[in-house]
Amino acid sequence: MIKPRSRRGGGRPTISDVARKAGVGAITVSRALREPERVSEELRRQIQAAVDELGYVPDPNARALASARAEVFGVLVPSLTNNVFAEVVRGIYDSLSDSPFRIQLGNTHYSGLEEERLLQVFGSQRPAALIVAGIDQTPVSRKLLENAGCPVVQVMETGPDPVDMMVGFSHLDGGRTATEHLIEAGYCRIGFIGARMDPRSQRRLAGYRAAMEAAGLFDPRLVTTTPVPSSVSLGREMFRDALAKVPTLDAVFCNNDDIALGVLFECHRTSILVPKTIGIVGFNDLDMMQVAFPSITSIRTHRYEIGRRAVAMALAAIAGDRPEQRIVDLGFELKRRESTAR
Amino acid sequence: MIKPRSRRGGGRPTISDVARKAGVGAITVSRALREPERVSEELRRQIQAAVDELGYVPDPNARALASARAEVFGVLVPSLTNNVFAEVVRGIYDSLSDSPFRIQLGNTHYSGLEEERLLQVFGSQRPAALIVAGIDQTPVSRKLLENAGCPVVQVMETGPDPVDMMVGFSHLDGGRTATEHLIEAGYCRIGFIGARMDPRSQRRLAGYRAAMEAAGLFDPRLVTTTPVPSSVSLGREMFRDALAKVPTLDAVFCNNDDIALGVLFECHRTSILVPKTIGIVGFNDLDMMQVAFPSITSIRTHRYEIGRRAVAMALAAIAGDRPEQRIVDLGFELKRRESTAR
DNA sequence: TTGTATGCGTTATCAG
DNA sequence: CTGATAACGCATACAA
Repeated sequence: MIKPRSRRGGGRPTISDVARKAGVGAITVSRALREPERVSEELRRQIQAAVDELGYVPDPNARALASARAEVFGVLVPSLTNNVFAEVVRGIYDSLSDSPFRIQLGNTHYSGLEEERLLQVFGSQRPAALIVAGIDQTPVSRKLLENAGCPVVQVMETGPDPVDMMVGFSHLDGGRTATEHLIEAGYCRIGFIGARMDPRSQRRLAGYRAAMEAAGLFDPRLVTTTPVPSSVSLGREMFRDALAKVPTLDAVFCNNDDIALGVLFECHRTSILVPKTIGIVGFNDLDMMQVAFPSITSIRTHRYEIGRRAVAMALAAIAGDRPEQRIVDLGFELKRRESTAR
Repeated sequence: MIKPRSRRGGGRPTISDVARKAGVGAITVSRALREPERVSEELRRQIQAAVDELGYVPDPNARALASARAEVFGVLVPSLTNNVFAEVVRGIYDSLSDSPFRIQLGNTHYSGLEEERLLQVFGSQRPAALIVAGIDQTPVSRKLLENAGCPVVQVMETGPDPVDMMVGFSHLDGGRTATEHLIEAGYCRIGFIGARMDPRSQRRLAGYRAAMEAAGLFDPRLVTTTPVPSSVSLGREMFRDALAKVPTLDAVFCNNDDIALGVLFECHRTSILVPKTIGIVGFNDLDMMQVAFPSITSIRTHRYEIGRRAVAMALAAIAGDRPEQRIVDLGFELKRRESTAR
């Protein structure tokens, strides 16, 4: 007795079905789909017709297994809800939507250990490229990245020692620029309010400190930080703490815009005048910063563009021509607004 | 000349290497990893030792090919940056982080056609489950979902005709509840401001309209909508438009919290008193709503929980026991705040 | 330009 | 409880 076709999988058409229908070899179908220019006009048409008729869709798993390379970009970010990373991820998705590459997204929850675990998992898929947030990988993670055997792009920051490629900006410079702006505006008891305090926030704080020390204004009591995740409500609370600690506070440089918004609302609630009594600077420049009343000065960063650029660099590397510039600094921009205009 | 081991892929250890080292058959290794209880204590230990020593990690592609099932959850959302979907996605990731399942995330950009395309791509991977946002799939998408051969969960909304399972809430009821609250608070020229106007916003509008008509207050001039994506700045602009159209406006029910925040800021800027002159209600209840000054009334929705629940239902279905309740309504909650307390 | 033989790493099947 | 064998669907290497 002949089992008509002992497919283990569902009855989806395979490349052989297409080949049979088109009257060619399987490998020709494979080629027609991946490198059309290497197949004659004639056959290409026949094959395309067979593909359409059968509704054939290549099996990415079989493809990955046979070629020892998955058409997958591994992407690791510390948070999915933080608008900053959401924008980076969006840039990555948009840049890859018309390519055959899929995306494998991982959430490290700001944990180095979790990053190691995910890198291990991702590595087992032989990804085409890896994009990771930050430059503070653990030694284990770094080794995993170096041995990944694919292009690696570290995003959101720049630094001296890339695993492979890098695109971002200097958070230290950002912090310094924001602080110098406040100093130039005439504020002197300038506080720093920072939540979560991941490595990037630490460097913004370092920039703040550098600027303050250069102006002879630094005072450790001006600094208020917490490892607690950032939020608007936390911004409000921290501002209250900061003010209780240093009643003479006349400005705050906030870790990010959520914190800054919390500060602004608390000022409204307690009738503190902005920018007269308190100046406020945020970080990232979310859309709402320019709408707020008063509008809030912030450091505009180019998150979406970072995502796009990272993909472009990885794609170039995959195609064989590694970008001559392995470290791309997209910079930032100080947006002066009402909250510091006194 | 003997090619020492003509691996085409990198030299990663395979299941055969482990089997050889442990002195057992390959299939036994496979079983020891997937169903430990079906392998003797003795062998299990030997195998584990070999796995650890070699640093063996199973190849998900080979596994998927052989078993005709990938350990992948396909997830389709209309936006990556909209906090609402970001939270749903976060819930999904958190629920799956300790499982062997990976996640394939797709961004439909609110486009039915894009959804069809992604469903086509995702389907080719034989996912373990599919989670899609909304209930307004095109006929093509719906058929793709029905033929996916895996559990399907539609999230964010409830409706009468699930493809398979559903978890969400009624946006129509949400819109009605918000509007009724404004009516009860004594407002009568209540506007609706809605951006993007995806199907869920349409239903919120329908709820608004139902409440207004029931109270004999409906007037089409009170409704201001646009297909433009939502943002705080857009909220400000739309509020200006609405006010120009109906100067007697005394409250607004906003599509979402971003719009509401834009309205609030515009009120500040033009010295319109909230809630005295204008009442404001948002939708989703982002953290900042309770911090805003005045705090803003909103409809709290359970996005993160929706993500978790969707995974739980899918996992149950995969395990063989489909939940008796195929439609789960997680409801919503009206948060009364200062912006409507007059 | 096209085809043949073979292998990718794993699991299903069935026998022991 | 364990193992040999045959797929799974596709791509590489090499011929023709």
